[in-house]
Amino acid sequence: MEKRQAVMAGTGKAGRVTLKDVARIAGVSVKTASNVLNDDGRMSAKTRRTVKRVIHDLGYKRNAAASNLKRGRTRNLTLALPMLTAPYLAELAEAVIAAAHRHNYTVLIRTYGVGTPSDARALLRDFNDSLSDGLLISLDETTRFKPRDFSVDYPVVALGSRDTFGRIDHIETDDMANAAQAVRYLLGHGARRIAVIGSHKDFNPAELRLVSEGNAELRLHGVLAEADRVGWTPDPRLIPTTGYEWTIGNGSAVTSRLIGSVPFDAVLALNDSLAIGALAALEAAGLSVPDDVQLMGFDDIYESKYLHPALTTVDSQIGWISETAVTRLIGQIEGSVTSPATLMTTASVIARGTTRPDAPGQDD
Amino acid sequence: MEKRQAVMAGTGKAGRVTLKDVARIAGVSVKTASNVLNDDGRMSAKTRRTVKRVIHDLGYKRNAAASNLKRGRTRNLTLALPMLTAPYLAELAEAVIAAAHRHNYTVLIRTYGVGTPSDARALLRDFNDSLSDGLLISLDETTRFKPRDFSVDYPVVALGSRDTFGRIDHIETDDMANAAQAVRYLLGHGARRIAVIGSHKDFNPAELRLVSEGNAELRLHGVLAEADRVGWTPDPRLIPTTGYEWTIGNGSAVTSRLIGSVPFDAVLALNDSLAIGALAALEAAGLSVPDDVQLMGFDDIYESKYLHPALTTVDSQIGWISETAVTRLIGQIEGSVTSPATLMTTASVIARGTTRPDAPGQDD
DNA sequence: AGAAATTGGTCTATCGATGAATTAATTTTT
DNA sequence: AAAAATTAATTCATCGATAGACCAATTTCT
Repeated sequence: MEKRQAVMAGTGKAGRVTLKDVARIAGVSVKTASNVLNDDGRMSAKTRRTVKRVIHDLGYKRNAAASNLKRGRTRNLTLALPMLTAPYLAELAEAVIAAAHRHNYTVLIRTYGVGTPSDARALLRDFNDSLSDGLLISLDETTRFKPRDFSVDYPVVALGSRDTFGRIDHIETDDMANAAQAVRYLLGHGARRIAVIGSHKDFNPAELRLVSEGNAELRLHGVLAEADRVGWTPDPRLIPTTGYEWTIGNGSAVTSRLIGSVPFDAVLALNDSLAIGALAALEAAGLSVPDDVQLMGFDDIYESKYLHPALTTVDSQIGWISETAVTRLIGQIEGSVTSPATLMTTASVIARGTTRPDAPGQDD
Repeated sequence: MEKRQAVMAGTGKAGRVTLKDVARIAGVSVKTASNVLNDDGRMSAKTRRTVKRVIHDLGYKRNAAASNLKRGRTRNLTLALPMLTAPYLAELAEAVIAAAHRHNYTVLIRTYGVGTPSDARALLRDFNDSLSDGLLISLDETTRFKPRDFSVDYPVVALGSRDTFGRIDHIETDDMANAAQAVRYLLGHGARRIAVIGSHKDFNPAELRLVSEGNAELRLHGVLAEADRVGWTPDPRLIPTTGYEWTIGNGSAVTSRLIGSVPFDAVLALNDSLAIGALAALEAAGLSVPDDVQLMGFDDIYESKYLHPALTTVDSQIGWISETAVTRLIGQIEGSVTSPATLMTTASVIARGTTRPDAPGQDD
């Protein structure tokens, strides 16, 4: 009782209650108190009750630093992201937190920034696993990674459409396949002149067909690959260069420029923020979506389903990605995963209101 | 050398290099190695060089758990947020990270969810400061806090427009004053019939004038207080109930309903997401912003400045808030802050393209 | 030169919790 | 009832880094 008062009165962490205090007051050894705390070993019901009572009365909280040190494990995972302000990344973070929670792990989030030189490489190099048991890193689009960046000696799983040279576990969605699927979907729903927004460079077929990395590039590749396959030769004017940031504003700006300068009956936005902007620009121009122009995005961010009309988009598979990544990472930590693998998923189109309804008897 | 090979080959954290290894190979005591690591105590330049070399060669990384345990400090701060997917919160998180970085602290981010019963109270109760030295908590809008929720014995700073009963440090912007200012701004720029979107209940003057909490309530109060002051009696139809989530979609939905049902010449959205939706709805209806209708938001989220036209909004003061909160929290941790205080700031309007330019010779 | 001060570094105890080994107490078995 | 088995709780060492006391060697001062 008095003890408790003393603790409450203290400022900061001075005089924290330790297991030793608990043990003394409960009249047992420190180890017994520890056993009760961890539901470990054998003890009488009475002892358990007494110790639990004391723990509660004293407001005892386990010292994580000491526990982690002794155990060599933290049951924390670190999630590193380039930033938090991109909707996709914020949602990824929440999904990873939920997945980790299901496995009884806690997530520590870090951002590493997208500057040049990017901190991603430094992070991989300096990652210190004594605060957490492993690293889950979402690779940014701009850093130029080298194979040896991925030669690390701690549990790690990479996310994102970047090449990890087969050195570490890597979870990604098949951006190319998804983009191809999006194109097929639009074509299957009557689109004939599809504008693609979100490209970062001038459209140059030769150059763009090179294999490359990053969502922008891969999604564009997917579009072009599918175009090839169906024998459609894209009009360069329909693939305008878009501002580097995939924001609502840039989506509406590039769409406005498109309107009136070149005819099109569909817009495929390389992510949902761009699509939201495109939707605004189209409606502002008096074009009806999906009657005059169909619209499709990528990633299915939270906002998308609330738009009017709700946005047809490509599932980001965040649920699968986060669950798989977490499982895989924990596998490494707990020693059941062996050699690095790349796991890929293909997403499906989430049909909503910005594309035309399926024609009866038709499916895709 | 051989040591290093062994380490690289190991999986997981087995066989981590410790200071003891460094000391042995460098031919010094563990304490000397520690001194070099921390730039502490005195040592010859040669010793320093040798130890640093060994540290580098062996790829030694300090064990944070051990260090934290011994020091009783982590130089980490925990930032707890209800979620990450609200743009304002994501930006707040980034700003806090930056502020902490300036003070040489690292931030661990946690989300506590907005469920019922909310985890915010549990978090406050169970917060364990052995992973970090203090807690910075952004209070959600829905939890019903009681005074004793804030009787805690660790360093903590609260953020957000909620009552903390004067028990802990609390940083907030003056939502009422800001809203009043927004109204004044619109009136000063020619608006006469201002629609306010984002209210969560039917407009009922009597009820709304009660003192309450949360951004929605406070901002609405500010509007009404200012209305009172200038002798303007708001038309209830101009303060429609808006879907609970402050999303783009709800902003456009409520605005669309407004259009045609009641005349107005300005929209004051209680946050920027709503404003973005409103902008889309207005333009879709063929109304010009700001010529036909002026529009203003709250929070100045990242997207806002990229819209077309860019959104006039109220500064969220995230920079000030995060810097102040971090400073204050570190003050508690390092023992220089004494009694709990509430620090408030008033934001200013960021004039951009969705409101009319200042009339010459006029200012506000 | 001898005392005092400085420099460079070592030794020991310790942060708090937990695993392994061990002892003490009780129950079960034959 | 004695031996074997089980249960309950204790003692001891340890995770890795660091604070503080301490010692040895060198430099500085008068």
